[in-house]
Amino acid sequence: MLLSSSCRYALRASIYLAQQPEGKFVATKEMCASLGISFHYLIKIMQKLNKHNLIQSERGTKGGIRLARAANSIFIKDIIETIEGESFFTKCVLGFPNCGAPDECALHKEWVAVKGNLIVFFSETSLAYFSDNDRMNDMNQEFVSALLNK
Amino acid sequence: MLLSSSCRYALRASIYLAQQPEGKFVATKEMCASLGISFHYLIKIMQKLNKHNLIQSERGTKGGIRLARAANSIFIKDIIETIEGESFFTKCVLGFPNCGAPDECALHKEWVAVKGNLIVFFSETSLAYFSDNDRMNDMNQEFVSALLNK
DNA sequence: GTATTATAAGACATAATAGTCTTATATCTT
DNA sequence: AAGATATAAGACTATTATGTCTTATAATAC
Repeated sequence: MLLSSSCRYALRASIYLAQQPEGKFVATKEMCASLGISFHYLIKIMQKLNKHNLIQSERGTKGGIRLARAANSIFIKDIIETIEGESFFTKCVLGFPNCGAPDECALHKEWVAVKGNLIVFFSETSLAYFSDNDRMNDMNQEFVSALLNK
Repeated sequence: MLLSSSCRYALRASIYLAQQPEGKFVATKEMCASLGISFHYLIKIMQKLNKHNLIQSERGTKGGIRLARAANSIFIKDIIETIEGESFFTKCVLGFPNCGAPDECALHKEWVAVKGNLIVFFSETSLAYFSDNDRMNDMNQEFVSALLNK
């Protein structure tokens, strides 16, 4: 799969946060229940996003997590790089450690072109895109019931 | 990383085979030495390709492996699907099991467009593309020395 | 037939990822 | 101040991916 499950969880959670009232702290437990993701696992993932200043958290009864800034200034690419690592978008598709200069792998040129589309999509799509429609919510309904068949 | 290391090995080996004289059986050991990949590991991967009729193998002193048919009729996509699984190109980018119909995930529409480029590239690029240039060989030189720093 | 050389198959070991659980700490409520 | 509630941090377990090793089997050479 293109993205690790940690990364997919991070994306789903971030999109969920973008759909909440701006600035509101959401309890992670609530969010997990709604997304069907294990609480203890997701909270660890969110801590990574926290350290990279993509989300903020607060303890205590009124605590929770929220986006660190406006949804339109957080991009899918930010989330992915935080979880998958900086080199996610630059690695050689065949895994050669020194691919690029002076030598490049057999797929290099063609792969760079395709990867361009990937990068454009991920770096131009912000979380704000998801805060004004309900597609994610529909899908979550679907997902929770699908989980039972797993 | 986009492709698992098993899959990258499979691709590199297939490209290597495409660069050999057509129909000639190549000893896997030789190939592994040349590519810097563990023999026992790669042979297991090649067995998968064998079962999917992408390569042929023969035992004995004159044995080895070779492409099962002309390099221009074996596509990168064939290799990837064999190793990563059929659903590699159809899975939801956020991991929702039922994404598509009737509901789709928040990234679905946009992801399908990007994925289109990926699929076109992988399904139009055959192994024959690599049998008439020496870029792969250059890279292999580079790689073997790079392995030592690993 | 016997030795040699190659792949086939599967057991085994290691590392990375995914997921769970427990304890600590900060914040709010009363 | 004390209890409740939420995240923080890290130990622990499970699963999967990766890699190694041993034994079996087939084909060739002699």
